[in-house]
Amino acid sequence: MCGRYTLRTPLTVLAGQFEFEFLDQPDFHSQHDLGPRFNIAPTQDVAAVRVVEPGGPRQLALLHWGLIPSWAKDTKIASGTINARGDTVATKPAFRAAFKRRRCLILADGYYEWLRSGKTKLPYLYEIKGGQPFAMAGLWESWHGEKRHDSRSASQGESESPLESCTIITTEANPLASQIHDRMPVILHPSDYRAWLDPANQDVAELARLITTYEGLDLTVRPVNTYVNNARNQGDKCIAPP
DNA sequence: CCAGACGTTGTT
DNA sequence: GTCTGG
DNA sequence: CCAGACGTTGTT
DNA sequence: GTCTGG
Repeated sequence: MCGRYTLRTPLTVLAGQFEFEFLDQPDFHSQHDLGPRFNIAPTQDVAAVRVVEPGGPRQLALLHWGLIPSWAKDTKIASGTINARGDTVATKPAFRAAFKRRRCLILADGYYEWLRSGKTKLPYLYEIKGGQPFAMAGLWESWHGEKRHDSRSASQGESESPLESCTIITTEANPLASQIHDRMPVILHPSDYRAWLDPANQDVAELARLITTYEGLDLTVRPVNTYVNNARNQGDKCIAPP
């Protein structure tokens, strides 16, 4: 599956590779920490590319990792919706609405799996050979509920902005990935980005085909010697540099 | 009819 | 063991 | 996903 | 919101 990953590539490089709108405004950088991230974890805001309106531009968005369906009464469900199974995502109540019209690319350049042997757990980093960033197939949602976890009391009846969240779709691990775990994130082929992102694309059969592991995906894996500490206490600077 | 779930993975 | 926070 | 907490009362 | 279980 995919419960931790990296994004070390600068935003300007990502903008070129994934062809999304990005104006290098100082405001944007000061509002969001978009520096190198070695240990992206669920509940954090993650970088995604989406097309909101049919025919519209590809836009960068920062989405809460852990999808909260529009009908959720609170955000508790998010811990179980950091991933969505590719074989059932079109029909599961929590995901099917997003699957129809709100697909996105989750930007990454590596993801971790932990190899367990007895009591010890060791992190391994999967990357695409060459180290270039890749796009994981994702869905996003907008939630207008009120029982937020980060209750910053809005007091005056001010309408809070909706909480935008996302999930990463998983599929069966390919031979390399299955050395450590049974499932892996869906990594999209660049030629499939357009069809995946188009909100008007309702061809369920085609969408299902896009999220099967593509032939020729050239992954590498290596142990990471420095322990991957919890992001909350150690920040992102805890992975051995490449 | 209403009440309650709605999700994932891995491990024993 | 299980829940929460990141 | 992992890491870390997990409890109380009263006193400074 | 919508489906399932009782």
